Amino acid sequence: MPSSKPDPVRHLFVSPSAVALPRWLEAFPKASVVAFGTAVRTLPATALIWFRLDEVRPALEQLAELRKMVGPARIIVLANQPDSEHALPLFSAGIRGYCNAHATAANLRQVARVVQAGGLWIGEALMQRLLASTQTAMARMPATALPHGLANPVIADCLATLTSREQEVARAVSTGSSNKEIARRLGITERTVKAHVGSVFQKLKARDRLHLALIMNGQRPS
Amino acid sequence: MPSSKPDPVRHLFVSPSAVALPRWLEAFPKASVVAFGTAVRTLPATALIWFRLDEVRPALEQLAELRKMVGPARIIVLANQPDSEHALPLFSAGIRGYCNAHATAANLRQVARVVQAGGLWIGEALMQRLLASTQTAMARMPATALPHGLANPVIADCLATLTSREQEVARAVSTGSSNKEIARRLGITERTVKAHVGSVFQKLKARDRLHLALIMNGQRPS
DNA sequence: TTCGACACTGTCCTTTGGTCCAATGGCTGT
DNA sequence: ACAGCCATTGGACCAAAGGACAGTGTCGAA
Repeated sequence: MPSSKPDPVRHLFVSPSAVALPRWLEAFPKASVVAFGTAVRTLPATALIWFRLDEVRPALEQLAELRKMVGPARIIVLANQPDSEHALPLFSAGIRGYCNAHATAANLRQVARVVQAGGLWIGEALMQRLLASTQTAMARMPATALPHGLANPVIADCLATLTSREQEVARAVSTGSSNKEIARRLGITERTVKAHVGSVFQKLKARDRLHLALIMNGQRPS
Repeated sequence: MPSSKPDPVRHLFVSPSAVALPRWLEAFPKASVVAFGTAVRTLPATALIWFRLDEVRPALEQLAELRKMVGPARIIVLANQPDSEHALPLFSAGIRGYCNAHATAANLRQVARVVQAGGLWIGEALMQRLLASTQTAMARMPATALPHGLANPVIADCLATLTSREQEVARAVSTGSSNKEIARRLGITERTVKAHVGSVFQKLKARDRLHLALIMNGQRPS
């Protein structure tokens, strides 16, 4: 668990025109601004990318391009006219936030806080829509109760149920390390690694280390 | 920013049994705990309600009841066995967070930070799944069926050097199948599967099947 | 103090994975 | 006809993985 350390979050504005809206700069005076397509040196995964879409090109295409440039950094999309239908596929494509390009500086800072803390910012419009659908969902709820017994196989919330040591080895396994390598790195016996690995398998219902890797990476083992 | 401001956020635990899990209390020592169904005076919209579901009742039904009690306060659902399919309708019903009931205190505090800032906490599993869905979908489909615009160049390059049979087994390996399973599915000997797998390893410079899976899923083996 | 969770180690064993050594038949282009 | 690639299979061999026993020591909660 990362303790609350000083916050060196890097902000990067990417827009087709290389100009930032005044409110961006007001919110993050020390941020950099680059034009879309400009080469960027690799960014830490903790960086925040504020991406203003080019309205005329397919959003997913732009996103794929951007992703190649910025690596694992978190992307927040700024849309001129937020649209729920538009936003959903973007989240599927991995963005962490979606908000109005004309948001106030205070709003933008709030979005940054949320995404930085590991959350998703789904935008005012989409949020409203989710909240609004409450009534309709509730209206037809009593009759059509959730399918309880025949629910799909559970994807456990991985890390939370593991001890810290187990998390360590689980991560190592999921990135392709062998038991022997893990043992050497952690300064313990290969036998102990096997013990942890076995325990992780049980808790996450993984059949072998490859399945574990798939689970840890958010995929469904076949 | 360690933010020395006091925390005026009200936390309220609601569970069927009126007992809080130890880690809740560890995370929020000053919080209140009540049994589901207990009358609660109206709460400010900024309050956080941690709601542990009763596993035997329809979730949406419980949620509707809870909503009547707590008013506009933000609700976070704690699930014993988080399940993406299960979670989505809950978000449609207005909850602001969904996470594992066995999460650590640090995790719970992070969730609180995000929701408090106005964000959604969708849980590790669901988040992973969203982030991975695009990439995974592409990695799993046959090379011939890749959509024109969005093909992952890395994967495409890799697959190009493989024969069609090799691609078949490579995909199967990458989704967690064992040699035996692949053999059965393809109607060939396990020995033959090994031959193909070995050939794939050479071509893609993979050390073992787990590395192959990482490569095929667009990740960097450590 | 007892109990349980955790980290750690051991031995024995089976299964799986992976790499050598081959070989055979089909198919294609020269 | 011949060379070359592909799919297929066999046997042997060894390393890695994983399960099934068992055991030690620490630490904190009850």
